[in-house]
Amino acid sequence: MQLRLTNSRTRKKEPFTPLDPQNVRMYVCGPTVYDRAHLGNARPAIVFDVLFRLLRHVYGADHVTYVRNFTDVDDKINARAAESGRSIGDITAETTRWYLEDMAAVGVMEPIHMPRATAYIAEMVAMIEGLIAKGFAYAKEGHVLFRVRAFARYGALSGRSVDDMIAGARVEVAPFKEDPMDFVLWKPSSDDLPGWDSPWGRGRPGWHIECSAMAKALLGDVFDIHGGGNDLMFPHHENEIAQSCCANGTERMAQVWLHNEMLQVEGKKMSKSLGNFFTVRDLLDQGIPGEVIRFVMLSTHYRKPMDWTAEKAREAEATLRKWRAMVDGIAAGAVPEALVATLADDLNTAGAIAELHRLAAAGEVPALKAGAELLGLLTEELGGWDEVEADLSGWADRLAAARVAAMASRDFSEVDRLKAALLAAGVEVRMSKQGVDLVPGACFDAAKLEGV
RNA sequence: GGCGGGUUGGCGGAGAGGUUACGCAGCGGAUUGCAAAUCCGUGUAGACCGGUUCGAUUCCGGUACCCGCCUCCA
Repeated sequence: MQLRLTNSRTRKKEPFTPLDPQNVRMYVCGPTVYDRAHLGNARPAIVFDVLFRLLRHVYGADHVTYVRNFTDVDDKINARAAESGRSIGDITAETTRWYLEDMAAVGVMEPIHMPRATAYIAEMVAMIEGLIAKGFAYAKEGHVLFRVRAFARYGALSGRSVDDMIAGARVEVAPFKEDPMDFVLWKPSSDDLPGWDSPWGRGRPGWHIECSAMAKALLGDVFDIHGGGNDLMFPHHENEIAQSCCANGTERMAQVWLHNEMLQVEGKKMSKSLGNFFTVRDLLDQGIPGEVIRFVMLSTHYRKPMDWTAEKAREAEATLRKWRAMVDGIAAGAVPEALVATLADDLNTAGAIAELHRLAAAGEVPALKAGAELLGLLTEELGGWDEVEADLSGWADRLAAARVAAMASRDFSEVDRLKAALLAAGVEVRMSKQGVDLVPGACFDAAKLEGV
């Protein structure tokens, strides 16, 4: 199966050929652990999880190395610690655990490696020393800065030129910078901030160097795929490329750069000021199953803005409920080739879901289950939410008896009364010649049946 | 100002230079005491203006509008 991916580096959809098919290597920028993951954080996690699953399917489960980091040194974390009085270690440990729990709840598999930045300080220092030695960086006043003018290709990924950006004039000008565009590799820490000893004094790394150091340590100087949200393209990924290529003396850092588009909520950017900001955990606590969140995320192609709406969640839940009932107790068959082919075409998850609809309509249940599982849907881990614990046999008998009586008397008022009460309590009422079938729905509320 | 993405039927949302996307909703029918569920049928949409072509919603150019990034952000 030939994968095709839209490479941000070339801005084209092109065939994907791994450097080493025995070890396909992917790095995705993970979260800065200072707070609960919001819904937008879940998008790349889910998108690249599907890619991870697809790569495993195509190249073999043991032939894919997926790295997603945790950034546990950052000024946002420091600020959170200062304002809450808690230790940095507490905050990052707790937030890391939350992230893993929340991502698991939406069906995201754990990557092979999940490095924490603070475990790679020595590698970062070594990389920075190398950059200085080669003339790509300079130390000044306890800072080390990357000399952007020394790297001719700077800006190539995001399509910017250094001169244009300076003309935009929104860059931080600092006295220790040779050039306004130079960015920080290392900065000094005061005693109250986390810091590590280095050739430039006690300090901490800049934002971008961690990814370069961890990617090199775990995946090598050049690897296959580097992913993340498209807001990271500049400056984060641009700076990663500059650091890695200059330090490693390579033409490229990654063969393919993939960027997912942003998430919106009811047509607007998710923001605290608009009051439409929420976390994955908020949705889960509202009773929206993680599988529904995942389905909605995958129903829009990753390169398009994804709009989260309550209506989509409702539709997704109905679809998943139907499919889960179909595949219940049935073993997955072979993964349908048509679905793999759709997914292989630049991760067309929306097209793959359409293929699932086709399989469901055709009654090809084992294929439906296998295909859904490749997308991380209809899995055992994400199941359970559709099963409502309720014994309604008493109600069914009562309704059936009333119905038999009504058939004779032609007075259906009691039947209609019972049916209305059951419907109001969230029960689906199915009456046929064979009898009465009651199916408790998602919002079943036994309390509403009391006294009927 | 610079860079990038988008505009498809009531809504969501794909693919493909010419033949039904698909889902939801709606409508018609079967079924039902009435419903629900299910099944069958039903929709000729692609911002605007040009160009290429026998033929474009699909390729090219332009216009308009929307969105994101350029500052921490996934």
